Amino acid sequence: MEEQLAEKKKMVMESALQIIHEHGFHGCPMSMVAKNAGVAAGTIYTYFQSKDELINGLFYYVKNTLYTIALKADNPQADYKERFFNFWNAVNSHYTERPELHKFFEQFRTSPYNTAEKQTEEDDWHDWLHNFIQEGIDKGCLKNIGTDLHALMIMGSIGSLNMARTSFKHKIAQRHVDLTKVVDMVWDAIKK
Amino acid sequence: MEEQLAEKKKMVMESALQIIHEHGFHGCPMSMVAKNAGVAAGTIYTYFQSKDELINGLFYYVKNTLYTIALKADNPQADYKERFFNFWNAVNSHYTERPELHKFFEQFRTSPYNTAEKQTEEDDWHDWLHNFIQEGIDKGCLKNIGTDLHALMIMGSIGSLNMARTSFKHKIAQRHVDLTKVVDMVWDAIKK
DNA sequence: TCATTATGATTGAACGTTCATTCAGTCTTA
DNA sequence: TAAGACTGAATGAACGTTCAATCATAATGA
Repeated sequence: MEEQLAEKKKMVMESALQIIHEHGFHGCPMSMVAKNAGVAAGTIYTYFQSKDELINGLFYYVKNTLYTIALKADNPQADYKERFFNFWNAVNSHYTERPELHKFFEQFRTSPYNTAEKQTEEDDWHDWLHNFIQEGIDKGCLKNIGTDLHALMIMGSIGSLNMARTSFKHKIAQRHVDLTKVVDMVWDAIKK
Repeated sequence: MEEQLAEKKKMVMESALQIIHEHGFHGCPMSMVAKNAGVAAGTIYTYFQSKDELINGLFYYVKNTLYTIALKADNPQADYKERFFNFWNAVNSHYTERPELHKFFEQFRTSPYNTAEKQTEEDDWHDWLHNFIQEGIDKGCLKNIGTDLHALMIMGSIGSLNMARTSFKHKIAQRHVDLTKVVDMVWDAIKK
């Protein structure tokens, strides 16, 4: 029973992510989320107290997929540079395969949902990423400038790239831009 | 007379930018834009056919400020690396001084307003930036990988940084993150 | 110089639509 | 049979947009 509940909750969230991906934050009425998830409008309120709570739930949901992906991709025994490339490619592929997660994240970041408290909240994903970067600094592989700037560059580059990949689809196809070069550029930016 | 019209149009746009900055794309009703600009709701429709047109107008308005800034900051006689640092710092300062411009741009980029046609439109700002980068490639200062990836890294880094500056205000203050290092990192990423 | 008129900008209440949310009734499951 | 999940029409608030009425300014004529 409990699993079925979780299942339906997940369907509502995936439905919302899909609609936000297609129509943006604006064009995502609860009625459409419900229809797309195959439930009645009222049912959503069994799982989420309000639309705000749904949106915030999505934020944690997406962050958690990042954490899962990163954990799975990383082999702590490997060479650090290799680990970095693995990590970057894993997150990048994740966003490429599921652009709706990335689109949501971008929109959430720039929206008023993203309050000051939310930004300073530490969670599994945040902790993992900063520990990973700190390890690179400690091993002498990364510039010794604190983890925040590195995190900024790394996640920013993945974000920009995927933004470009979806937004500038035509343009990139036209000009044969080699997007695989981006990870090399980021490495040049952060390496010692 | 015509100047007065232009003046009022500008006030409406600045009012909208301010409200979008404070309350996001969502929390920006025309009634509030009007009140904030000191005009009646109906008056906005003398200058813009619809809210959509206002939002799109803001996009061109903001892009134009970037072009103006870049033109002013650049001295084509100077050393290329110096030119790049000047450019980067000028745009970065512009965003820092007028965070509402940056916030709007970010939200616009991720919104459905940002259609495929809009992205491939070439304009003064786009042309200037890509010519500037091409010059760096031709002079052997930048990696020879096409202008798009460079543009991505450069604008992405400025975007991420300003995002961080406003969003993570507390965090950055707490941890004494040295944001001036970001431009060095970008240079490492794009230089030959 | 001063009334008169014409032009068009400005106003803001009113309209119609959309949307989040509710809840009385129905269905499912244990 | 009881508990609680589910439904979807109804509700009310918020919002974009309209338009009849008002106001400001410039042009005209005496």
